[in-house]
Amino acid sequence: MGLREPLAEIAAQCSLPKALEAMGERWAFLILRAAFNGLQHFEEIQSSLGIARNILANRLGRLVDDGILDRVPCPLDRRKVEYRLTEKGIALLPTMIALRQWGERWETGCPSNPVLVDKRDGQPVSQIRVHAHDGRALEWHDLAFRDRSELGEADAVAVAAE
Amino acid sequence: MGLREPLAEIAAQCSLPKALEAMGERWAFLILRAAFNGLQHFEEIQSSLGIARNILANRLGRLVDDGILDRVPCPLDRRKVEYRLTEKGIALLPTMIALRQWGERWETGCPSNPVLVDKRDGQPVSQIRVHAHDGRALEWHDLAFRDRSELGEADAVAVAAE
DNA sequence: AAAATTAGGTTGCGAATCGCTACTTACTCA
DNA sequence: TGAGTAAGTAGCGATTCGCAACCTAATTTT
Repeated sequence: MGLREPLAEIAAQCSLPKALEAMGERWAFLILRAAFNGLQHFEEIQSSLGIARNILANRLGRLVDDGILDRVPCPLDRRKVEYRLTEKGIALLPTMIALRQWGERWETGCPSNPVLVDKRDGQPVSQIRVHAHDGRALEWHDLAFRDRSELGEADAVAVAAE
Repeated sequence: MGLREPLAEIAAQCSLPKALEAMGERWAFLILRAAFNGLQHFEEIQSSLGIARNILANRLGRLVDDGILDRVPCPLDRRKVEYRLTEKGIALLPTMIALRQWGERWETGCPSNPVLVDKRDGQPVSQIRVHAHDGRALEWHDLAFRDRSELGEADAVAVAAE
């Protein structure tokens, strides 16, 4: 892991490799999923995932180093440590849900448990999609990659403000 | 890779592990990104990513096996092979964009090149988010995981129809 | 037609990573 | 004080990774 040289060049251009450096390792997304499901302690995560203890320790350490999880000693039982999602970690929710929905649609073929619902009305969330700035849903054929230098001034500002 | 035993149990419940089985390997997302950027041939991808040839061959083979890429002999130059995104592969776009946007926001701190824009007006796409069934944008504190058995009949139908 | 080139791999090998099990350290509870 | 639990760490074999060299088939050059 870690960016090897040719990759570093790409990373200078695109943020995807940088993101993958943090989340691209095996187990990272599953640990994140456990965290979103409310699991906070080493033993909870270990037994729920069946991951080897040394690997879990390694991954948790890295996720903490990357600022995705916080490691706070549990005040009630000082043997325990709580791993909590940071704001940065919580920001990965759309990515995780999108990947999960893709798995539902194309791999398992059915909605999986548990379902992510809107607390307000108990309805499942809708499919994660790409939207235009004005909210229209976009398909792949509506989209193009464009160099930032090709964007007009106003557009460049819009990007910066996003 | 491949689901190991304890993981298989989780996969029966949640689609995320299944999705990770296909896309969780190193390089998978970067190869996908290359494909979205229009690269179709082995040498193009290899030199753009700097990935070892044997690893690339292995990954391409797996992505083809998983139905994410199609491998079609190039009619113009029969030495070449074209790797094209399938519908299933294209369906990973929201996941990839979400991960990239996360990297922009939390890792590199700036918009990266090239930018994904709406062809219609040339505007960059908006941030990928979780939305309610009626289109409202939802934050993490608006959401809850719920067992499918807890959903009412009408809701269950809504999930199935999604 | 023979030689050189190019695309797309395959093979071998050393280094790093993974996963299993056992051990350690720190704290809690009876 | 002794048993038990939480969170790691250590050792070791099995995979996987990455680099470089080699291979084969199709094309281009001479």
